[in-house]
Amino acid sequence: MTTLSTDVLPLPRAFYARGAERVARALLGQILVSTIGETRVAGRIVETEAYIGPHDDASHAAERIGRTARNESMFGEPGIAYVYRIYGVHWCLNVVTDRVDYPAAVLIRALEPIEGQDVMRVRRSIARSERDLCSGPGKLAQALGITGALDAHPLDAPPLFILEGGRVPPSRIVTCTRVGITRAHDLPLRFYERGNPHVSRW
DNA sequence: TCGAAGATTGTCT
DNA sequence: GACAATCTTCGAG
Repeated sequence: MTTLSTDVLPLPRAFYARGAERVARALLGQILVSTIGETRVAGRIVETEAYIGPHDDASHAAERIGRTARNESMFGEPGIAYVYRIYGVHWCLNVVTDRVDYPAAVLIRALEPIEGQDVMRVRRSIARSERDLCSGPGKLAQALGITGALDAHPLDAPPLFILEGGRVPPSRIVTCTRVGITRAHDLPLRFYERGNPHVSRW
């Protein structure tokens, strides 16, 4: 099993202070760590989606919707979390990007588990295989213990943070259309690591 | 105050 | 492949 060295630092705030599409690509290969509930669990980011601003009609902060209580953290500092509930059932984790007062974010869609798989398995009692632990936005939130309480949390501090894990080279990044949306579904804003079995869908 | 829709997942056929 | 679960959000009345 892979272990993490303890001298790796969180990604700096500046990492997130650029367009969501660039951050979505750069996040592939980085390490998402949760110490929620005292136990440390971690996974390598292998799939993301970008929601690039008010002109992105699929975004929760699209121009036709505007700034609301729900999407407030999307307008906050780059590098904080935007956590929302979907279908009344699951939590989804986004990373806020770009600049203050400009709603752009990256949805973390899948992880490759690298630490704390036993804890993930307890939280995801339904999972039958390691692949089932984090291969979807709702699944990884459950595996890491992420809830709405983490909305607006800065992602360079416990209990939820992202570490430098090495980038995925551009030749290994697949670009395609986003999953599960009804508006602006033709934009190529989903990114995943080629051939990685932990991606949510092909 | 009501109703419809939603960046998903798991179960059943 | 179809559909239910489940609840917050937002627009309409």
